[in-house]
Amino acid sequence: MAITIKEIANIAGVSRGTVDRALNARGGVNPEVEEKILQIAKEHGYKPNLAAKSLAMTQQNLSIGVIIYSENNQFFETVIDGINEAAEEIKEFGITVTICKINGFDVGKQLSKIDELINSGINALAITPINDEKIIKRLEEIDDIPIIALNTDIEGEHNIDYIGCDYYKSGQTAGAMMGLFSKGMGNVLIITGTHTVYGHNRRVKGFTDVIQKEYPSLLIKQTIENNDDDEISYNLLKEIIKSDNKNIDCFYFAAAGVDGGVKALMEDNRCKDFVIITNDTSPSRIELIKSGIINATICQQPFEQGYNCIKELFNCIMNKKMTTGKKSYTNIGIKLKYNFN
Amino acid sequence: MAITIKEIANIAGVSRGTVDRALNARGGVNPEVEEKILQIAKEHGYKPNLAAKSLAMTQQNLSIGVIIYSENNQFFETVIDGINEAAEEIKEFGITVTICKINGFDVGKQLSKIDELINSGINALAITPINDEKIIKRLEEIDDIPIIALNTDIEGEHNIDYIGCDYYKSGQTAGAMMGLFSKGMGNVLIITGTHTVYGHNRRVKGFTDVIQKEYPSLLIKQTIENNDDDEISYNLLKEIIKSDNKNIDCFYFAAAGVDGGVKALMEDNRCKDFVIITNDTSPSRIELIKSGIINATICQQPFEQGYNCIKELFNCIMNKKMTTGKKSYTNIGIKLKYNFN
DNA sequence: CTGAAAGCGCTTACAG
DNA sequence: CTGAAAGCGCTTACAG
Repeated sequence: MAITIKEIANIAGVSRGTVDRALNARGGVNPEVEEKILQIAKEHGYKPNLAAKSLAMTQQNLSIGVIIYSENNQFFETVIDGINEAAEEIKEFGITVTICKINGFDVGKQLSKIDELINSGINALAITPINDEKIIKRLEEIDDIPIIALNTDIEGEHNIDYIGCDYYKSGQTAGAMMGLFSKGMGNVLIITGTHTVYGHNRRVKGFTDVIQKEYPSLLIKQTIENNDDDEISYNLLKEIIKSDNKNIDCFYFAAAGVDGGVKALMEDNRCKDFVIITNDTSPSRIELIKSGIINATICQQPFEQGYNCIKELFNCIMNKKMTTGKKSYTNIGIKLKYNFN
Repeated sequence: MAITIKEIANIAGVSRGTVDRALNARGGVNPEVEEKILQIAKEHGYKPNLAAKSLAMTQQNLSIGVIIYSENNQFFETVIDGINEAAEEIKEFGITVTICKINGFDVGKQLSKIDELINSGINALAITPINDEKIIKRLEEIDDIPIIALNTDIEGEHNIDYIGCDYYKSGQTAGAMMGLFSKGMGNVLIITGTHTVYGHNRRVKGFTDVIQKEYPSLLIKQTIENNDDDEISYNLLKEIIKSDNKNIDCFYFAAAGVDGGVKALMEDNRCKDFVIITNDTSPSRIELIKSGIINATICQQPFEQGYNCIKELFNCIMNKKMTTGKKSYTNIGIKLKYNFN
């Protein structure tokens, strides 16, 4: 077994309280004594026992606040599943997780949610931030608790970690799959969500770069926005397919609104010859892939994003660490009809 | 906060010791009292506090034994990394993990390792079992500790869990990628490890099924065994390439020995036109994929296999649960040059 | 600046 | 069959 606080106290000839104060930099310890204690701890490779630590800390009523988009969107539901799983685990360590779902991209709403949580005394924050000046400024002001930007990042130099997808690589991967399924020949339509979301743009860029570099006979004809909305997506594609003078036969959905868009494509009798690449999964998506309508979907591990985010904040709290601006990217998965579990 | 043992004791009008005995079925409790305690616990949704539980259990000196292949093989090194990460985490809960690496497929050696660990008093076992009658029989006899077959399964009805790859689906996925990269045309050579390993055969079967069903112009010409050995692999492929009257241009490595085999292929001047699909990754593999020599590799999350296995056994120990024969399959990943982290 | 003591929730000899 | 008490390793008022 590793060395304990009690043993360090014995060696140093001080009380356990003093060792605790020195080890956790709580202040109010004679510098020489502190130095000595740290030295002993280092020599013996002291590592705090997490179980004991958290048991003692249960009295403190610690909590993590989460602000997350929720658009009755399967993707974010899965992120939330991950958050809940982690929350369940750390509940045993006396830490509560409060989830606030907000709709849409209203900066004012998100700002006041941030204030509300901070005022309620949370000890860490996870947020899907709007990439907006005011939000960034507000988050940068908070310097006493760790913060993680979840799934979507914000610009600038700061101490806010990021856990989520590398959208550029995700787009590149989609481009490669488009090239393979089309055998490098065809006319491509890109259906993105909105040009105001950074991640969507990065995907389109990655996709376009690979197509242009590796598949010169695959022509990108047009890019449209569906606002992540199934109905808009349906109507737009219905229209384009009908009046199509560009012979589009390859479709890349860079964001949401896939169900609606694919419905329009399925109503066309050329559908089985179309190449369709999407992002993320849902039960309906899986069916469309297994039946061969959608050729491949590029995934980003939403469950892990939620889970890892909470676990990381938990670590910060337990070790009194702040976040430092680290970026963690989840795996980019490729799902074909054969490799679902 | 959830209800505690102390509170249950108060409500039931008994001591905490008695509550503990009832809740953990340690025996020696008046049936009526036990019934009452269980009832109260259920009503109030009692859940034991893991931190407290394990802190108290540190005195018991619990341990998990691991028997794992080790062939100086990058794949199993990564499994072991996962095991070590989990071991580090559960060390805080006072549980030790002992790893025994064994080489090759010697049934006698594996049997005596099992006996050795059991006699040393382990509380759970993880093993990459040889799929052999004697081994299966020996493992089935052990009915007092949880057991997980790691990465490779054994046949039969038993209480031994499995955590690892679904090799058939892995092979199907490889077949689909071969079809895509070859544009459905070519002559295929399958390089497997050995026909005596169940997983290798399942991969070859999945691969073959997809090729035959979906890519009629892709012809499987031959299947060879390289015994997972780089040198054998090199020599075999060198030979086949040289005297090739079958115009082989597509290669599926169903197991190990990839570095050696690919080296032989790279020495041929048709190499850049070859389609090469492999399994798993390693630093050298990643280079070969990024440079375009290998077109894709099908992965199975070795780190997670090791990590999840130990965590599951930890759960069993903490909750005094046995394994029940459950199968857990890790994700089948597809890696192209674009989607590495 | 420091120590003695109580407490977090659970388990385990020990005594009866 | 049951209770009282000590202990796991750490933290935190409280007193000095």
